[in-house]
Amino acid sequence: MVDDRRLAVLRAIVEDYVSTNEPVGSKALADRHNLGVSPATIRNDMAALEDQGYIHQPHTSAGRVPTDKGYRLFVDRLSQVKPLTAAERRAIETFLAGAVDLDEIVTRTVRLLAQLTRQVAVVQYPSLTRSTVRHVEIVPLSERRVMLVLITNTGRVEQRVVDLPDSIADDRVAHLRSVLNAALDGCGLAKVSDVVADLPERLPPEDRPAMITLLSVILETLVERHEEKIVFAGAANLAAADFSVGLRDVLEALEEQVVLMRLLGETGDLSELTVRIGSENPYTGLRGTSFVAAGYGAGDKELARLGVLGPTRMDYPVTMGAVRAVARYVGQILAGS
Amino acid sequence: MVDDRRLAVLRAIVEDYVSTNEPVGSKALADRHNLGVSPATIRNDMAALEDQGYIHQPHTSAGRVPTDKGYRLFVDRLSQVKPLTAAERRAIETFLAGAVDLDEIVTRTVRLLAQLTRQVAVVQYPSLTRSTVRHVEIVPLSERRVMLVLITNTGRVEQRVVDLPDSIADDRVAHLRSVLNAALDGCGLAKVSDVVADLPERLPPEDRPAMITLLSVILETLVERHEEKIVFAGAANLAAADFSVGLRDVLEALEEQVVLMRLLGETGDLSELTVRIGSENPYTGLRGTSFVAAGYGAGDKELARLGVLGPTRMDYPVTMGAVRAVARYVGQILAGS
DNA sequence: TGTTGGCACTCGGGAAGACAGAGTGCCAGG
DNA sequence: CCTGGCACTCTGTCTTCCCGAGTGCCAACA
Repeated sequence: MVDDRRLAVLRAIVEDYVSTNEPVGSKALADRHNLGVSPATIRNDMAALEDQGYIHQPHTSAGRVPTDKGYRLFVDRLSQVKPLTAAERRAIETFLAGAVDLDEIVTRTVRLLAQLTRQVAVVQYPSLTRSTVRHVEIVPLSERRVMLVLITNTGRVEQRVVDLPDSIADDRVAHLRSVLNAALDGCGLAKVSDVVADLPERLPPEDRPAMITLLSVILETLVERHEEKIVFAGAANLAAADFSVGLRDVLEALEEQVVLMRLLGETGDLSELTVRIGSENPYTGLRGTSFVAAGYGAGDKELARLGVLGPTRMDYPVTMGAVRAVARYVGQILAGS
Repeated sequence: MVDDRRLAVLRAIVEDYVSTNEPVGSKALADRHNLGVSPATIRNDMAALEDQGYIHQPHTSAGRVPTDKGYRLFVDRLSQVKPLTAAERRAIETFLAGAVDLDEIVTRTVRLLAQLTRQVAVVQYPSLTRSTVRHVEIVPLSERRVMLVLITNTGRVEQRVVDLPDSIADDRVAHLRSVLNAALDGCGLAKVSDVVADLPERLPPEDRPAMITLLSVILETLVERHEEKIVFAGAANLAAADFSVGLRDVLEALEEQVVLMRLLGETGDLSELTVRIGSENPYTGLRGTSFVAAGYGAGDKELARLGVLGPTRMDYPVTMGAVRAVARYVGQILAGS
């Protein structure tokens, strides 16, 4: 009983603090939530909660503020994800449906998520690791230079300019292209590795160096660049939330690909909502912020992740609901196209 | 003489204010610049400059601050673009040289410019309007769906998923592709329009609807998306410059493609440095900021623009030097690849 | 006519002090 | 174990005050 009430008090503190952004005192709690006990009792509970490290008072005579640990408990045990309203769902659908290519899907998604949560949204481009080769195109640029365009089954297009070891005639390029396409069509990453070992041996010697170069670039593209591209939107929302301290750091982190990748990458299960709160973040500039992430993919394949970055005192249930919903819709769109 | 001295005073005011960020008074001016006259004389000049609207005093007993009009005069007549140091030039070269494709060139450019100026950099992707078609690729996705990939001579790759009016067999797709490539290779925008009118008539009737659809998409891609993509970097620098008021507005503007396009687009001569100061900006949120832009291109063709956004009290000579230098280097890189 | 030193005046911004209010901890009683 | 009461603490705000930078004007001077 006592424990239950204490948790209820913690929940009430989190909710009030999130909505008012001011330390919350025992009297206000008793007024706004019908906990059925007096302020004095609540004070005792608060003292206990503070001992356990869930809340904290900025000054001797101020109200209490949740700690990271407090938010963690709230997220894990005291709240449940809040589904979007029907209107919001419709808005998502219509907004995402109009996208014509992968770039636009990602762009729209990140904006949508930012607008929906009024925070900063982060979206990672779908990974290539699990995608397969749909088509390879080789376009001669000059004697020893070609542009390699790789089209995957997820609709992603990767392009690279490749310098060849020898000059090469156009008809040989055409031949290499057809050989490549025959060999690679439908291949996933693993299979491509096999082809790399195999294919050159079956070619006439004069074509081998060029083919080896091309294949190594393809492999490199599939492997190394698979999670490289991350975009964000909604930075303006940061200024609105009175961050006071640290805005600069947050903006810096957002422009640092490495930090973003760690933020999205170092999470546990791809298919779950992941919440990282304040000091749990892998980067000091992001103390004071929380990150809510989810994986998304076409069908049951996880392709990449997306998430929302906001102040630790964000509305977790709502944010989590939005992230989950958007991740699902993007998955549907990707599967459908 | 008098006029000359007044202009010198204005220049001194701008320089001091830019470096100290505090209203500058007559005594400080007399101390720091050897104008050869006493503070009292300077006061008279300042009064005159204020009458003419070049400077302004925040409060009755404060120093003077340049107005937008004052900065304008400074930029037009009192300053000259400051070239980069040799070290900076080398840094640019090595940093840009490593880029492997257009995406990376643009990404690196925008970061470079942001870092160099410690402000926000904005770069527009090279326009398609003046580029020519290098290659068209059509990849069947399903019976009535193909992916259209358009490769231009500037190395840009545009992709679109296209729904065809009828289902179409793979060999007919291959045929259409070769016809298209034969007809479009090397075509600029103008020529493509001709082809659109011409080509379908020379085909067997059953191929016409598909070809018409494809051509219209190609045209649309070349025309409508030509200046769509704009990226920025260095938002963190905004937080450092104590913008106090308006940071939010600026961030919002930066995320609004339309505003960015107007900022880059509505400038005069493509080949010149353009400076837009404070209220000269086409968007209210950008009062308080100035924008320094330049066109860049491969060889003598202007492809797009780039620029730097910062507080009105920026160091114009240095910023202009950096923008001009980066624009030139990017042009070289584009021409070389 | 243009320049200079002198002088009284103005006003913003920081320091110091006073005050109200919210919130706490503790204690004794139910 | 809960509750009301009470003394205490501290922050944020408001007011007041004062300093100093800077001005405009004036009379004198070259």
